Amino acid sequence: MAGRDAVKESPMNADCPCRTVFEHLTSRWSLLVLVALGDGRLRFHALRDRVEGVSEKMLSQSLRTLVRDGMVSRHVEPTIPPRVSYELTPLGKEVSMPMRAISDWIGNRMTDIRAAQERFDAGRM
Amino acid sequence: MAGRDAVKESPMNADCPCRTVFEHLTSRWSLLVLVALGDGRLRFHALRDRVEGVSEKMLSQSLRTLVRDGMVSRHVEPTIPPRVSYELTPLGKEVSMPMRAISDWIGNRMTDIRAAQERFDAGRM
DNA sequence: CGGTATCCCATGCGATACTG
DNA sequence: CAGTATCGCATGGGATACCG
Repeated sequence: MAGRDAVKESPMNADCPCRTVFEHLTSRWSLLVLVALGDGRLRFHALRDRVEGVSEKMLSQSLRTLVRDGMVSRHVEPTIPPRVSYELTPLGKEVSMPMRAISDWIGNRMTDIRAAQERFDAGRM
Repeated sequence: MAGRDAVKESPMNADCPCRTVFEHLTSRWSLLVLVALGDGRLRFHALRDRVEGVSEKMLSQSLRTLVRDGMVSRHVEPTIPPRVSYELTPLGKEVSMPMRAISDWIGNRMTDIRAAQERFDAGRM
């Protein structure tokens, strides 16, 4: 039943809401943030230090999107100065696993990748 | 031994070559291309049709980077007109798996993500 | 068919300064 | 400490046209 719309929800489809979420999750810093949070709850500056090179602006922006998408929860202790920490939600924990797999995989395969690049560049010039 | 440089190779490090590769693999279209190629060898236009919304320019550019990094192999049949197809290398097959996991996961979890977004937007306005 | 070259604009993102 | 606001530019990337 249901006739058409047998097309599965997939980021492959340009106008599927999935595509938007996909772009959030794979945007420049989000993936690294999710991997970093895989080790547990972190405060803003600690997170910024782990994800080397991220500006506070982009970190803040990425976090807001991730919170909105339900991947990360935000905890504020109303002290002075305030302490704010971020943590993966159950949903976030699920995605962070394949993401960490990618991150680790690159680290482990860098030798092969380097070799491929050199082979390519040699043939090219 | 080896003193410092106990720091593992990781995309978390801003100046690690890993970071560059990480950015290649997670750039806007590359991840979708790798997932699309997970189903097997595809020709240029077939690939473009699967990855909805990608321009030929960006597809071509992404593919060149992926070939250089050793993730994809390029096959040319010197007929007229030429037939060019792309295929995952063993290396590419390895990364494409966690990538497909992410892609599929988003499709499966869209309901929960939608709900989170609505909760967030409700509290916000 | 499978690209590359050129043009050009949107926006991602960094730098800096300021706030509760 | 944990951000937001503003500015400004680099560059990602789309549109179009052309080539082997």
